[in-house]
Amino acid sequence: MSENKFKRYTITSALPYANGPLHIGHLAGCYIPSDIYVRYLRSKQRDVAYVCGSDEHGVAITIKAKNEGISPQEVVDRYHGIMKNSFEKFGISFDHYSRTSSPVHHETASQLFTDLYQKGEFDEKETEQYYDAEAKQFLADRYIEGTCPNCGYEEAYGDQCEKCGSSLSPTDLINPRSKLSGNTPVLKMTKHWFLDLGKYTPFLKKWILEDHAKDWKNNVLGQCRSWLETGDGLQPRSMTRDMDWGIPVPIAGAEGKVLYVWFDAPIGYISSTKEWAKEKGKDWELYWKDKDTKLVHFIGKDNIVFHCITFPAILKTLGDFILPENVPANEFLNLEGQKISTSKNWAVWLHEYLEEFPGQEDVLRYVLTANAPETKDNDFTWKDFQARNNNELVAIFGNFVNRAVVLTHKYYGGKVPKHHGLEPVDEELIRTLAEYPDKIAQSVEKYRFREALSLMMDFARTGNKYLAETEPWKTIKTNEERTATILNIALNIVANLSILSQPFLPFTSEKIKGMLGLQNINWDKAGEMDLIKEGETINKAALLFQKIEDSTVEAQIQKLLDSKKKNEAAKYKAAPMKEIVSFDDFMKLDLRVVTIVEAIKVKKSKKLLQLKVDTGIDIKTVLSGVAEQFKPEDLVGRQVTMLLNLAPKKMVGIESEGMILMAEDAEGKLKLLTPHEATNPGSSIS
RNA sequence: GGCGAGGUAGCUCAGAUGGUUAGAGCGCAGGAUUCAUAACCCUGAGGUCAGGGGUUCAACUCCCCUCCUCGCUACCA
Repeated sequence: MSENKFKRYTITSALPYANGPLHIGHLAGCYIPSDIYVRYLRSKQRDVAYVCGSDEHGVAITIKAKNEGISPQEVVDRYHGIMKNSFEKFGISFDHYSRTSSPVHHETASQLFTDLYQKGEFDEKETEQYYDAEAKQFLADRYIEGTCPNCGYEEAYGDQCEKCGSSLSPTDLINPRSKLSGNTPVLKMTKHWFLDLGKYTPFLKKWILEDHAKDWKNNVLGQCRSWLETGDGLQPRSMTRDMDWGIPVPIAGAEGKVLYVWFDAPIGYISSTKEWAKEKGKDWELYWKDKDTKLVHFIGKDNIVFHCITFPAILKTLGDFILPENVPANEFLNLEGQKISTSKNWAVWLHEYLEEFPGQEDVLRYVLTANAPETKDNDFTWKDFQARNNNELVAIFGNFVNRAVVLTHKYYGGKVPKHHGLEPVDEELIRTLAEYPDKIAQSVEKYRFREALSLMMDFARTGNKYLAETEPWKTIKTNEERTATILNIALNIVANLSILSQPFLPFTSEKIKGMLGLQNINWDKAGEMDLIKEGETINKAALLFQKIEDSTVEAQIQKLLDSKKKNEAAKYKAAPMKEIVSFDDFMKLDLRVVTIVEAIKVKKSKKLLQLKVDTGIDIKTVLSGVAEQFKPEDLVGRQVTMLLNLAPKKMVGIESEGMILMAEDAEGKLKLLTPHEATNPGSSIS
């Protein structure tokens, strides 16, 4: 098989960001898939380095620290601890789990940056950025707040407005304020180091779109294609930031600057490998620089660009590094029909699950694998969780193991009975089962884990079918030898299940091995029918899975709804009052009631309607972002309020000569402000 | 609007390079069975493969158009 091509494997999963705990979306996205892959490789006795770590730099962490009045280090210590602990308890079997604040990582990232610098790969550029004179520092996008130019939300960030979702540049904000001092920041020149990604386009095109056109996933290729083939191509990207939390830029004259978090994070894979290698007395370079090493990055779809374009470009430039053989990115997992959201607390948190469902780690692993978003976004529901547990794990897998073991105790006092020769049904069964290990292996090697898992379940199903067909509980009355053979075979199917389930259900696999007294059996033995031999004693049957009651899942759903309600209540808080304005300032605004006389959809926009309004003075053209909530015909003839003397602004090639005023509720729904009875167009409001 | 990914049985999803009656699991209906956590096993009903054109002897599979969902991106004065 192709896997034998490689002498060793370096397997990474995306570094989780240390600003919150882990939820099921993270698990389904990359941690469970990578763990399955790695456990399979280990079972095949391959040489694997499975590395990960917490991503602890970046602005979001410094902001969280500031909000909570603690240091960034305290923030990352807290979440690094929670995440590391949950991973361990959940059985994600990293060889090494590091963190990007570790000394080895700082050293490695600085070194690689210096290497690129000395090769002349960076372009130094000066650009204008906001600077807080009082705090004496440049402001990252997230450190600037202001009024969103799109929706008027007053607490939009410099990179994005959370209210309307539009992405912004800090200079777009109206009335920008520094989050550090509250002062108005000033624009000031600053120097940064840019990597000219455009230079790598030909190489990336060939490597991804040609060499890997067949073996990479559709969604990954599609994303790459859209970056490589459309628009103006890849733009130079700054690899440094003005900040004091992160890895200092190791160049003279770069004081007060750190490496861009997306430059340093993927290097975390390398530093994590280094730490592991040192502990184990291995050579880390073999895992990153030897052509016989297979490198695979497991990620979620939000990370595709960095893992397929930026990081490979960096590795390629460094020269002696290998590139990933594959980047199997999953899509997103929704929860009960809605997007998972950390800030809205719409999530199933791993650390809470581990406490509320003790000993049921494999159930969540099973459900998240069976319903993994491998090709498209999928939905996790508690009802599905319950159904898969009760109908599949309990009824098929657990039940089969239980039947075989209980019967052996009942008829043979817990000793494996003697094999007396095969009948045609047995031969047929063994032939069928013998094909499974290879089929499952092939699916795993193609990163088709849900398919692999379903094959594993078919194997258990076949066991149930075998018992139903041979009916040992009947033959025991007439033919003891036949019964002995059947149970010997059934127990060997169970033993096989312990091997085949090991990548997917590691805790369960261990339990089965404990029950049968098996040790050191790996993938190469799968398919053999003498894994457990006559005369060996097996332990009493212990239930592998337990039914989950309606009340349990109902409680979980209620918990979600409660947190959603709480969140909505919190969101309902009215915005704080703005600064006092003088009467004169107020009088400068020319507010009027106007009548909408025409409304048409703007061709090139989803959100804009082009309105013609009668102002009593003339007919003006106004663009308004209401197309998603109002149809043109709903608006014609209506009277609304308008700011008449707002400076005109061009959008999508059309000039807007004012602004229609709207009220907006917590959900972002817009309401027209209409006089309670009709009035003359142009009536002034004061 | 641009780009990307999707739209296949009630539900969750499979269906390289186009080729006989479109598959699986769950759910549902019926049957059989009692070793097993009332579980297992068998049988069955259910789809004009989002819609409309086109290419072809032949299309879920290729091309064009339309509609819907999700993601990135632009625009909601």
